Amino acid sequence: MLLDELNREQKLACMNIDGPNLIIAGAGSGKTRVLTYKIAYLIQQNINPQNILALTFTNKAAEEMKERIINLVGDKAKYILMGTFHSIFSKILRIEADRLGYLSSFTIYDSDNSKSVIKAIVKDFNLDEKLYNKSYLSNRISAAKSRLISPQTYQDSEQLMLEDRMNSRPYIAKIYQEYNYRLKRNMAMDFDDLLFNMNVLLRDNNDLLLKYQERFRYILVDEYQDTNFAQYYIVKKLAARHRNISVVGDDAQSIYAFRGADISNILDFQKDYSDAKLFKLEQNYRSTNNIVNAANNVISQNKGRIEKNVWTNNGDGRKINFCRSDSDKEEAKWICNIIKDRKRAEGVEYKDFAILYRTNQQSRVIEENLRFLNIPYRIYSGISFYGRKEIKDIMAYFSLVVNPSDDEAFLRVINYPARSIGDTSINKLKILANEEKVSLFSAALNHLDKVSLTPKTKQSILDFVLMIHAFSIEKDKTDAYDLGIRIIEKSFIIPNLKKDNDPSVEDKLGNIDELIGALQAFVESEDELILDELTGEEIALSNKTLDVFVQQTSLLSETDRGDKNDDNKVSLMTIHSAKGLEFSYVFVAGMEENLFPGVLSIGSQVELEEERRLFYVAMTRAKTELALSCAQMRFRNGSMTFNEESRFLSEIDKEYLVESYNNHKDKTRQRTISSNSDFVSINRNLKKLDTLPNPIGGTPVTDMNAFREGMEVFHDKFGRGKILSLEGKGDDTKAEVQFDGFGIKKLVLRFAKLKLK
DNA sequence: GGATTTGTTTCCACC
DNA sequence: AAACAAATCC
Repeated sequence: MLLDELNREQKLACMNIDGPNLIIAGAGSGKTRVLTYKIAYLIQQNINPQNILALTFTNKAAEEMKERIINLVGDKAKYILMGTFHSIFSKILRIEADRLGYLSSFTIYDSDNSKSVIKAIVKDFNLDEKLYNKSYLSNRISAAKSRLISPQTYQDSEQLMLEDRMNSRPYIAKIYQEYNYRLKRNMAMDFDDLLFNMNVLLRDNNDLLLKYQERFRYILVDEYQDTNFAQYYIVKKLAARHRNISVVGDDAQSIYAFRGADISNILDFQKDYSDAKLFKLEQNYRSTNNIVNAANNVISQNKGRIEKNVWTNNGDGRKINFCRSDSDKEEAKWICNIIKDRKRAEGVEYKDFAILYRTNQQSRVIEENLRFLNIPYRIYSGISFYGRKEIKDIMAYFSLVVNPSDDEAFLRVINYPARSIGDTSINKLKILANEEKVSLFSAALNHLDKVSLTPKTKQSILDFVLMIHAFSIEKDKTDAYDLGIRIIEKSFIIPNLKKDNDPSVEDKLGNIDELIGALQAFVESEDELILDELTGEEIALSNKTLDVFVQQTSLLSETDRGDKNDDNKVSLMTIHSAKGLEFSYVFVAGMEENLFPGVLSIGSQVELEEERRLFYVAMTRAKTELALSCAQMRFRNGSMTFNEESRFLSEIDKEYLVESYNNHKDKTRQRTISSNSDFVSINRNLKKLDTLPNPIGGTPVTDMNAFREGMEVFHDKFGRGKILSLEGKGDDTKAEVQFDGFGIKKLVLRFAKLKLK
């Protein structure tokens, strides 16, 4: 029988198909499995696959799940509508675009586009760009949208307006209004609009509400703890008629409050649906006992959780490996050494390892070491593929062809590659477009005679818009691949790249090739189908045109990117992107105060708890071995920082830990302290480390006023040196020191632990 | 209009 | 430190 492979609770959760279900799934408890089998079970119970809507966290997860389900119950499962909130609702918005006064070829703006629009507004309003910082405004507007607050509601809200006045930013509501106006004029929606407008669609069109309520009789939502109000409200509306809604999640893994996720959606589910059945999946199948228990230690520090007892019978496994290093470089070295060692000793592959960190910038040092040791790796963060300049340029050409009203795209490529159309000409175009109340493209195409520009410039502009226009006419008749490669060709981006002698040109051309590959894969991919129940005819939900490609790719996250041929590589990613994944060996780097937990969260209990949940997510990614590390000094944002080790470490019971100290000077000191030997306190601070024997006698000078110019000093790492100059006083004293083998270094004396000769 | 230099910002996570 | 924006020069 289908569900035989499941445990009792999992089986119950799957079989309970009618009415509201809340499935609380502890880390590693087979959440995806339950979701997969539940959908398969629905189909086996003769539920029409078309009546199933499954909302997942990533597109990749949706793809994999669908594949599994097809394997379990056969081909008809391909009719299930499955994907992320953003991708599913963008498809529906595309179909119903006219109800909102949009064309179905609308563009989806990413946060860079949004910020650029915001910046232009601030400039046009003559406001201070420092005060009206584009990132701040973008966050504020996004927060409003994800709580379904329209510009008007914002304006009417005493509280929001008061907040803004207190922040001396009284014009935010006006900016928000103008921002929405400009987006609409550009025929664009931002990420939040996809959810906001879906709500508008269902609110204002009763026929559509009914249509989609009937279509989606069974709704399943994964990672429900990370839904925001806009998402919650769509689901609530869609499920209101048939009430067959299953939500799966873990309150302990809610890590997206910063972008508007509201943990009370999951905590209050039973209040919303008083007849909801609750299932708790508590058996962890992923990790060892030590990992599960240590993670439980940590998460138990948080208040306001749904009580659950995550356990495993996987055996104790090895202890959690915690290592302190002197520097970020040493930390990276330690991690790489362990990878090499485990791979050799335990016959595992590179793809079994993941290195997780709090912030993207931490990847750099680690990368350097991996490259040095020839360890293949893949970064799942940083500048994503679609964030690269050359790709964005080409995508802007595509966007403009698909949607000529997109002023952002227009401005990006009007003079790239250079066509001798400079700021002056563009400003004249902007004024013209404003007067004629049309897009820049349309102004250039239809009203160019009304502006004073040299004939040469006019010709340049006209050549450009006519080229775009010619492609634009074809956009619905030609498939994305065919049209795409011709646009790339005509844009002359490739020859333009080739002409400069930058060594990165090869990479860029490779990226463009990959984009072309993506176009091809898109055209060849299977259609998403809807079955017409009356005629039995299959109708494609969307076709393979360029506008669909552009919309789809703007919603891809880095983890969605398809595996390349050989993917036997160590994974590097932020903890956020690691959500939902698992690896045999997991490293969490940068376990330091002010980094993890981050500086900005330390003051607030709520945010600190979110950081802790993030750490919980990180720990529970590991199957066999979890390794944590911290560094005493770390290079960040152009300067050296010194932080104590993360408070989260002290929350782990010592019986689950093995500690070591990674010292560059003396490899033999890298010692392992077993749990019953003389344990070094986890809270050991820098002072205590100082008491370890020094290679050269004497203890470091602690009185910073004792240093004088010209003094001979000794540094642990740089060796012998002479003080050239001093600045500042007390704890802030800095010195320039000329070292024998390392040149001149600027040191903060409080941390440099200099010894006098 | 384009290239080069100089100054400034960002320092948390992302669909 | 690096990415980005503005200012300056040609």
